Amino acid sequence: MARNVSDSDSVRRQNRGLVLGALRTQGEMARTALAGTTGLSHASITAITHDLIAQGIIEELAPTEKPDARMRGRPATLIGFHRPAAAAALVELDVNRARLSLVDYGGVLVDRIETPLHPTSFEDTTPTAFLTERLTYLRSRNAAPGVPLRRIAISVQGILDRDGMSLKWSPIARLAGRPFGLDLMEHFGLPVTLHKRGRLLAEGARWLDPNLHDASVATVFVGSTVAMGMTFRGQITGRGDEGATEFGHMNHVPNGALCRCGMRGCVEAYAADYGVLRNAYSVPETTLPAPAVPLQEYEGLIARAEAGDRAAAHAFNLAGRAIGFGLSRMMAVFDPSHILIVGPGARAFGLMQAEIMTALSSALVCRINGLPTVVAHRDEKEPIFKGLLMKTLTEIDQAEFAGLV
Amino acid sequence: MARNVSDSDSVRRQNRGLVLGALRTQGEMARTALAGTTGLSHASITAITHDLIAQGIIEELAPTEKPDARMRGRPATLIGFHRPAAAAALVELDVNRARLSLVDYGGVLVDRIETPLHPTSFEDTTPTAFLTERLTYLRSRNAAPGVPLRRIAISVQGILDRDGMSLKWSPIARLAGRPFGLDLMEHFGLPVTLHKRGRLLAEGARWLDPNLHDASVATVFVGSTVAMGMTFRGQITGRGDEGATEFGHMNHVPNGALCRCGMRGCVEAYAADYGVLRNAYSVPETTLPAPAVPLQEYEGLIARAEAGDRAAAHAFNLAGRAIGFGLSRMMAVFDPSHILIVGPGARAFGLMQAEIMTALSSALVCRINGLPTVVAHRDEKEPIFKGLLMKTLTEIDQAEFAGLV
DNA sequence: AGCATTAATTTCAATGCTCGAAAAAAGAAG
DNA sequence: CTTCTTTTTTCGAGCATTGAAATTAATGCT
Repeated sequence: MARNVSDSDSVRRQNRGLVLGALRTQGEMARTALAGTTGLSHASITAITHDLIAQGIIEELAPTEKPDARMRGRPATLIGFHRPAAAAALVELDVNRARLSLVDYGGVLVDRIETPLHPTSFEDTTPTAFLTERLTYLRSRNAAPGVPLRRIAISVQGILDRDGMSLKWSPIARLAGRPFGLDLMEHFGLPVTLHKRGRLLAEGARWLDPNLHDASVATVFVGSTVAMGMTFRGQITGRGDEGATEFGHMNHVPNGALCRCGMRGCVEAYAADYGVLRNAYSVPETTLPAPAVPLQEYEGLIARAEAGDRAAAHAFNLAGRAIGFGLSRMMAVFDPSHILIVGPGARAFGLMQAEIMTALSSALVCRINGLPTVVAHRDEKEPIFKGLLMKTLTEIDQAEFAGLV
Repeated sequence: MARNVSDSDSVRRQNRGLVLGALRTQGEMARTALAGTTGLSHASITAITHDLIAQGIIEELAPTEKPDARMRGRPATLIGFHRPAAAAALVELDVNRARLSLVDYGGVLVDRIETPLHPTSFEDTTPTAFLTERLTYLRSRNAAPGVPLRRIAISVQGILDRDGMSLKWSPIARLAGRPFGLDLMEHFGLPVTLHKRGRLLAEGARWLDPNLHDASVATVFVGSTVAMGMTFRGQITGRGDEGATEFGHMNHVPNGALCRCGMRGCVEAYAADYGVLRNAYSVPETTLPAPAVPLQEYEGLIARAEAGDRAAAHAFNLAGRAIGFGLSRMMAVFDPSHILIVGPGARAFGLMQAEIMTALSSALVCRINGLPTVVAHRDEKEPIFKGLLMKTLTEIDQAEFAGLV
């Protein structure tokens, strides 16, 4: 039975969380500023920061010696995160790459390992063994006594099962159905969380673009897959897997092109790199998709289309149409004010834009409320990392530190 | 700046809200039971109920004289809402009917007026005048001194504008763009809220079927329009207009059948009564939809289809296909565990079911997570009324009474 | 009747958190 | 060395919750 009873304990948690959240969002600041942003009284800020400092969660920063622009009055002492308070391991699993990063509580990257992945990578070894080995290495290489690893967060692609600890399906070969989440949890004795990439894109977009921080945004990744994450008025909360979707596998044309997922007519089958490639070379739609398309090949196609190659341009038109109708259909259920296109496909935005906008304007919601702002954003890696980072640190803030005795 | 500071005041509000919420959801109960369901201590329940009783919000109910099944020990005194504490006016605006109900704080229907609506109804009079007149009459006819009308809640169809106080578009003739929400607010000096019908369907479905209370449900209304509301794990919270959608106007076929909204290819253009009728009589898809279809005609069509009429059955197949693909596409963004079909179209569920399920199984999410439970539910009026009622009373509970001094 | 038993409420003192006001601290300016 | 300004801390008051103990109200048994 969920008990939402409020008592002085929950008051403390809430307000400690407010303080940590303000520091997380806006960076280090003085106690007075904290009082201002959180709305708590100075007296409470004193009490809360005192406790948090005593617990080694935050610290007073050494005064930056900037004698210029000196203000009158007692100088403020900035408060910031105590970086050794925690460490987190962030894992990005991709179709062709695994990247493991170790970060401290201040969000600073400590160390990183990158390994290419192949369709056969998880045939010879289990995902559990693969990750355990690298995580152990990463930890030993940066052994710092008293800096506890608090969380392992993993970015994945695919469909999570109900408890969010394993994948029911994934475009990453041989990853679905392997219980590596639980295994790692048991092996390291730490909370392990899997996050859908689309969800992290949405989270990351918020942190990277201040304009979007409180807007309703759909972030669409276009590349080797098509994925989407949503935020609603700055909140990721909401549907399904917290803002993640299976947008790439929304049906575009009944019984249409064969998708990597095995279904037919998905948006992805037209708009992901392999789909565009297939159409550009007039390969039959029902041909089994290539397992992986080299980035150069995809970019070469973009260049050709931009140079006027008919077949290539047509393929991107079809991709734009698929994305556009997908978005138009999504708008019937969720209408964001901004749509962000990221990933390798963002470079082809110019080639798809017209079709996307045409399809969007076929949505009643767009006709009434106006079209959303659609923009492309080049680099998709950092949104995912940033999203994973902020999500994980915020979780540590709120779950572990806001509620501590 | 949103200040989420927690203090003893917010604690009180939260816990008072918990008590009122328990009574609202589970009906009258004894203090001990209240302590059990809310998780608050007996001491707190005593304090909270004492205050609420002193403020005339709840009351001790006279012991029901049921001498049988007597328990030992001190008998419990049930606590329930003090019905004269508030009244609310609930307005259901429909394409062909307006219904105004007056209810008390206990949720008991006090009085009701029903007026047929025609496409020309709001040509001769303004929506504001129409509603003001009837609301004034309703209030005077039930004048009870000391029972303050606290809220006017209006169920509408269409797209609300940003502030939720007027419609930007509506299938109800001449209702869009009329600022009746603000007018009523000013005239009566009360909070006035507009609610999308789809949203209320979702809310109502929760209250009417206990199984669905905490599930993720998409409630689809099929009749003169096609509308949908969603709940996510029992919460209406989320996207857009709090769970309301423009599902009926999701594109089904690019450049397809003409919809009443003026766009082409909407789900509604195939699945609403006029769409089915058009297809059954092989009227061209681009023919302007009939303004209103008499219920008998629609039901006659269902009967004919069930009796084996080819054209009629085919029209319902097309309707099922449109709904099915719409749902399948929605599932890429939001995958409920239950789908509820309500409204006049629920009677034709048998005729559409096969197509709906086929289309649904083309969604990757369904292949992975399994198909959602799809059921039809006959009567749609009561879910809407129930939804409007519970939503409005809960608002009064939380906004007006939980926070009172 | 009178007394034990049972179950629902209330009373009471303790705890913990926030808040406003006043005081203290730490430099800058004169 | 004193005054001024801004940041932080201190202190007592106020409030809502809680567990434990006390009270209340009815039944059952002798």
